[in-house]
Amino acid sequence: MALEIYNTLTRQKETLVPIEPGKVRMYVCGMTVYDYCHLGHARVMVAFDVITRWLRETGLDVTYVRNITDIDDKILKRAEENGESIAELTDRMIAAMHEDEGRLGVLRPDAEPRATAHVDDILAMIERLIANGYAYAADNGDVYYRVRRFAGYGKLNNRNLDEMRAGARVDVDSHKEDPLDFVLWKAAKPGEASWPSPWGAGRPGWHIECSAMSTCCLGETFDIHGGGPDLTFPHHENEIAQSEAATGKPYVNVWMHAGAVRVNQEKMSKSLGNFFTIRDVLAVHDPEVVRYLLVASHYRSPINYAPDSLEEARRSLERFYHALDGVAVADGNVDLRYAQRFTVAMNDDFNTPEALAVLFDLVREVNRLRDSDVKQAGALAGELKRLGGMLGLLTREPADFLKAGADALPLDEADIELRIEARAEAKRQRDFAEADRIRDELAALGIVLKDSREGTRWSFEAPDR
RNA sequence: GGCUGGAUGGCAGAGUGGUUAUGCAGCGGACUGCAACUCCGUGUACGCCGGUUCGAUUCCGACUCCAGCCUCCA
Repeated sequence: MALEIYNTLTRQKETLVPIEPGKVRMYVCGMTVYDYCHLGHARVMVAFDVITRWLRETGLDVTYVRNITDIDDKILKRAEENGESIAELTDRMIAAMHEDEGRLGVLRPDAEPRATAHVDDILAMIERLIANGYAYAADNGDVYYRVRRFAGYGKLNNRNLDEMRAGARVDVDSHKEDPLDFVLWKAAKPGEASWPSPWGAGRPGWHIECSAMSTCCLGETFDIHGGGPDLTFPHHENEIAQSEAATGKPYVNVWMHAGAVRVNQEKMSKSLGNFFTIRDVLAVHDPEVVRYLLVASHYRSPINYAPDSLEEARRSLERFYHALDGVAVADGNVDLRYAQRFTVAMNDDFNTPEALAVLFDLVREVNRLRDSDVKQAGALAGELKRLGGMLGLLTREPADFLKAGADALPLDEADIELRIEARAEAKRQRDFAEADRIRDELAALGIVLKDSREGTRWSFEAPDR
């Protein structure tokens, strides 16, 4: 069964054919570390985490590289504002990023190259571009890419130079030969962080770092390049121009782009100021709920973020964990069609909503059999956990999810159990008024009781969310 | 203006040329002392107008609207 991926370059789904059989080399544009990650970043991290997990699940040996941009204008500005060094700022934000993605269940990439550690590679590539006639040093110390020289420019975004030229913003004091040319090396102003170069002290342009780092980590041609929805132009277009002009080889086979996260139907972005950081959201919501929300839509579809959508995600996840709660996972024969449907869904451009539908069918079957056929229910529960795990979901103990947040209550688990026992006793005495009083008392705290043949279980739901 | 996507039931969200997506919410029933959980059942859903077809939500074309990119942004 072939794995098909939507390729932004060709605008259609294509069967993945690795360059080297059995291996996939993938590069994803990561963060510029001047601030905390927001939900848009979370989307990209989770999407490519799911993608990596699935590629590995199908037996491919994946090398996943995601860069860190740790030098650029915004970083200089922010460090200055904060009165801290660039390294202090970027180290702090990188640590925060790792913490955030870890909480979302995102596995770390195999490599996270930092731009400042690859300045030599960047300089080498710029020199190669100059030698090939695709770049030139301007008299102000900047080095620019000569866009008109690259015949394939615009192929990722279906644009042609003349139309762009008409709309190009006019650069008043430009040292460029052509307004569309972009900077490869930026001359440093006095006092700015800089590296020596043949053209004077400066720092790398944004686009060149990705070309240089992807090439040095994965080779001149690799399988998959991914990123956020707003990177197709100009960033990825420029990467193609740089890399292909430098190496003379095709740069990337498959381009993948995640969908935007919106707020009130507008893209969540730094410039609009309408973003929610991951840590803000995780302060109020369970991290698995956030991950679920992201996985419940196809990775290319835009999602509209609203508090209600997290509440709904929580309820859906509750259904999963309720099914798992109290069922002992057991070995046994499970209808293979669940895993087959799951595989078909994931092989179709990582269709996670369809894959989740399979999991919900499994939930229903577990619930149906949990009293009548414990063994089979356990086997199905095992399959549910196994498939859910491939999406980075359902890896916890059900109680851990269902009771999450209860530790902030004024009474501890033993107290709760005592109350539950008191209610059971009242029920045995047929004192239903007392039994209901206890139940209502607990409910007021957010503790919801669930009676079953095996006894009473409870879960925690924050009362006014 | 150019280039990409998209428009599905109350909401979220897949998919398909003719037959149940799935989840949440709602409604009816079962279970329960009553509930919760769970199970069973339940919805004239496919933007608009044409075309192709025996038949289109699904294919083709026009239109309307939405979002993204064209400037740093994931």
